[in-house]
Amino acid sequence: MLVPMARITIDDVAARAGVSPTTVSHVYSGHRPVRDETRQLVHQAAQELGYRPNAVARSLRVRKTSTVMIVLPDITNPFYPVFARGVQDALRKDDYHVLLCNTDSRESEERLFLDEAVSRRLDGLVFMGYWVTTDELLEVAATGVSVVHLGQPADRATVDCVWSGDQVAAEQVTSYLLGRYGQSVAFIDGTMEAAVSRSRAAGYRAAFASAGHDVPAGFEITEDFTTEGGRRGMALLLAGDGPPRAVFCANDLMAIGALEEARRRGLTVPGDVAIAGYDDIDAARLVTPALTTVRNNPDLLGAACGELLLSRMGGDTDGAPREVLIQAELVIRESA
Amino acid sequence: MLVPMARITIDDVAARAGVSPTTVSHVYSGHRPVRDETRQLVHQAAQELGYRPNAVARSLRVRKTSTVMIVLPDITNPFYPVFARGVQDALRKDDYHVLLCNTDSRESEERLFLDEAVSRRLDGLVFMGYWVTTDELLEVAATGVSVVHLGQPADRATVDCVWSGDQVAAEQVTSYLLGRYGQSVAFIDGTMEAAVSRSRAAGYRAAFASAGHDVPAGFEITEDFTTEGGRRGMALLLAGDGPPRAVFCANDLMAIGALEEARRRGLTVPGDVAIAGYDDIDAARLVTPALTTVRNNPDLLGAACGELLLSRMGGDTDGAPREVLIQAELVIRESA
DNA sequence: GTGAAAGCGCTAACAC
DNA sequence: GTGTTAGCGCTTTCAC
Repeated sequence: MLVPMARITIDDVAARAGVSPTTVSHVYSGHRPVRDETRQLVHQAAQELGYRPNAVARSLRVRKTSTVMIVLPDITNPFYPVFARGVQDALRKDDYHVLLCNTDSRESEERLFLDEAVSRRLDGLVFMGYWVTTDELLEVAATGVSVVHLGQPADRATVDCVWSGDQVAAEQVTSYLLGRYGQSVAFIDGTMEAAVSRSRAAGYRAAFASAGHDVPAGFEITEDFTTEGGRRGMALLLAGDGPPRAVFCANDLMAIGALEEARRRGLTVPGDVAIAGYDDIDAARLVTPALTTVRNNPDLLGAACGELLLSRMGGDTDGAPREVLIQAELVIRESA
Repeated sequence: MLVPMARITIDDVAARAGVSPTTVSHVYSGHRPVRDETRQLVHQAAQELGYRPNAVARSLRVRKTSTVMIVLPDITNPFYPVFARGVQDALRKDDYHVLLCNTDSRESEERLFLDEAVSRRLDGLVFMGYWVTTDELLEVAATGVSVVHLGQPADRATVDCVWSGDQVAAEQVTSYLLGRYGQSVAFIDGTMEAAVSRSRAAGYRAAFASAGHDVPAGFEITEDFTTEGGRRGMALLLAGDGPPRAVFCANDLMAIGALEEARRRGLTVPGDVAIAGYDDIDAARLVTPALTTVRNNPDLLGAACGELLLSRMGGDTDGAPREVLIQAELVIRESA
């Protein structure tokens, strides 16, 4: 490594170029005309000194960081990277920088990042989490950061949100399974703290209700939103004395885990057990049999969040909260 | 939305609590003892005013952002999220925040993020890219940010790096394929700008050399590091009049694409064509047939980067550049 | 077209 | 145990 570098400030550049700091500033910002000759001088001085403008100082002064944070529960779930990229692409047109933050679905981390966002005075926040309430999001919005929530609208208006109609989609899947495999349809849900879990569960139950059946006892299970969770859930279901004919999993990762577990036990899918997932991540097409699932359009969801954020950060700070619905829909493949 | 909030500063809190700003500062930092009673007063005042410390101002003052950036080429490649999490976990013990940045493998984005890192005065940077040279990394290190490079060591010492011995591993795979399927082994490489590509190609050739064979004409192909790239590469190889008996792909995504393409054409794997990948992402186990590949230990690589960074940021700023090798190794499954 | 000077919100000597 | 004060590096009135 080199010696800790000399700290070159705008004053150093100004001195070397024989102009005032003001002028150097304007050379960089373009906020007012500078004579060409002067501009050259400044650039040369900056070059020679190896000047790098300090964005921290700038942010402090202008009260703007040009940065937005995306908070996500699990970056190793392929759904989220695609979503994040959607946000990022939408934001690229203006000159925002985006920070990706991974909570690992932990409550403490969710709050930590929210805190971060406000203390760092970020311009925007796209949030998806399991623990934080919309009221808390509203609080961070109140500090001045624009926030968009990936999740269903709260009962009363709070922050902008984009969602994908989980309950409707879950009901659609369940009805499909019910129609095809009879009443023996189980559901492996994710963390019950997650609003999405509750919605998907509600959809599952609604399908039974509208088919005029009761949900069989022991057919609703709660596990992690991971491959491992799906595996465990499937093991549990299979251990019962009336194992299900079909299983709906709250996301694809779980469905893939369930699939592996079923195969491990020598069951054929969908011959012995049918399996359906949720999200339509890339891997859903790749596993064998290809997964019947719900297309959750992470790219569109991300883009929508990005757009919403842009308009808020662009100054439309006091319109009523907006809701964008990008309805998820059933994709039938081989596993069910 | 609410009205743009009143900006509460440390002075406001101090005034309300009837103490000096210094004291408020120390209540938060714990850098010097504060009487219990005073502390209560301050906390209460802060609470009542809704005070949120401004991290930007703090960073400017203390010349430290407690933030590190991880720059990655493609966050939708499952290898990287796992890597990122490895870094993050290593960093969590100290109180660093991490920013994930996705270049989409674009040269301009790589440079943009490096610039960002220095202008934002980040404390650390973990970089993996295809275009930026180690010299450029050295330059950013010179500005004071600690940098760790995920990639092979340069010929002369520059910045800390961790790598996984791509050439050796690639040679191992190729030798395995050569031994099992004869000389008809092709290679679909990724972007040639990437150092990893060159190393894996070198390994491929080395295996032929040490087996005493020449690489068959037209058997070395360059494509994107994506599923789509693999698909195209496979199509190209299969279109030739002497299609390969086995194909080694520069990463798993490509291998999965190649697999799909082969199957689409009614070929069996490994019966008609054997396929091997590189990285051992989760999906490698999930596809059918399960992928023979190279375990690239993203978690360990990430952890190693995190550790290196921590020690540099902790003040060990002038030891010689270090290299950590976490050797990747062949994993034989069903596809080859 | 250019400069002087004030201040963004915080911390850390240096005082007491 | 607490306060005064001088900046951190930049932008931006206001003046010329």
